[in-house]
Amino acid sequence: MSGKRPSGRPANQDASTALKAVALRLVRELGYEKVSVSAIIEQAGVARQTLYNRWNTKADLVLESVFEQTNTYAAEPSWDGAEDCRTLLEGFLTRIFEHLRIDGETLRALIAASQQDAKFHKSFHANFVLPREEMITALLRRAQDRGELSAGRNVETLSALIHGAFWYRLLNRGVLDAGFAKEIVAETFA
Amino acid sequence: MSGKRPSGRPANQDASTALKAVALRLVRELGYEKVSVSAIIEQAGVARQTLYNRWNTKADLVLESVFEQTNTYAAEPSWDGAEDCRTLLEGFLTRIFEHLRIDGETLRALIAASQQDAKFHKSFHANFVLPREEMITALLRRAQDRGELSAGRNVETLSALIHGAFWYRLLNRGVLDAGFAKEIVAETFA
DNA sequence: GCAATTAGTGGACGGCCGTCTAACAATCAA
DNA sequence: TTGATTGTTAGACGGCCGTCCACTAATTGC
Repeated sequence: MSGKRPSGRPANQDASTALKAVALRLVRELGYEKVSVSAIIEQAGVARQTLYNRWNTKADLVLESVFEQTNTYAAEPSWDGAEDCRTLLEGFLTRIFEHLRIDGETLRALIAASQQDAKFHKSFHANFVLPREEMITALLRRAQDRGELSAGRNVETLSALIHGAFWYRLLNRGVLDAGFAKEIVAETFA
Repeated sequence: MSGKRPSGRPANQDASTALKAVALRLVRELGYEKVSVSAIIEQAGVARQTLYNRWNTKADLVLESVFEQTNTYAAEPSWDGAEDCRTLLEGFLTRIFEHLRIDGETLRALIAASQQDAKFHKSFHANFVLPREEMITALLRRAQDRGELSAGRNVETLSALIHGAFWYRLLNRGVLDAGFAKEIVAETFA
């Protein structure tokens, strides 16, 4: 794979980076809904088609711009530590909630967009939803292995409950803070 | 209150009912996204402004049309029975999931719309989200009173977990069936 | 009967989205 | 040098949304 440089004019990488930078800035400044594609391309100094050459829709562009750096926030909990799984889970959730104080509004908008565009839903699910879901199920499984969580519990269902609580609060503008993280953990391991 | 008939031409009730009927039919036939306001007013034989006289947006109209009858589905669990709360909760969730096989797609679209329109979010939350949330918290509190659920559990958090699981599956096109209802109950009362 | 008031009609409007077209630009291969 | 191929540009396009306007229609109070 790769190596093979396709003939034809090469894509202008600067255009992509400019578009992502402008999108990121505008979305954080004005909020996702208030940012139009026209504004983005205008400020990036690029033609409309250039944007659509790389992304299918505004949502795809914003997903890539804003959540390139998200992986930093939701990094795998440091696995090796001697910490118990309750602490790991609480830390994991707390870090996600912290990031949402910055990009929560954008994430809400992207979840909405993913309901209206089947293609985008797929990539959103693959790039954003599934990775987090797997981190939590893995963490819960580990808790079972270590005997911190009863082996009889259904890990998939627990994972849906935990993620769901977070989505539910996010989409209903509820409070997402360290306290809520603590409560989720408490109820999960109750 | 009322009695006082305001002067001026009275609103044509037939127009409202026609609009709701057409909206309901079209949304179930084609799906929310594919139904345009223009199509609705055309088939209802009504001017554009007439629709906007009564509803702020397509979402408001559809919410009213489709979920007038929802209350039937999500009726308060029959409180008096000798049944235990686990059974009540499972029945309640199962009935909701059954209804979603009909209107789940529409509900997804409305949740999305509520993220994009602050006004609509308010009425959606008041008319649809909160009532269900209160039914579940009431049910859980009752379970605590009866000793079926440990008094130490946090009912609000549990409620967020339960509703969340359902939203999460709905928004991610997961399976929502009687089995999932049973699993939720099992994990809640674990 | 005559205002005043409120509702309904048809159409125009501005703004947005994502697609498309036609011309020009940059690269590779022969 | 000449094609073939792909990217970029500017702008037009059709479709949608929710607002607005001028006009007509139905009702109340005087």
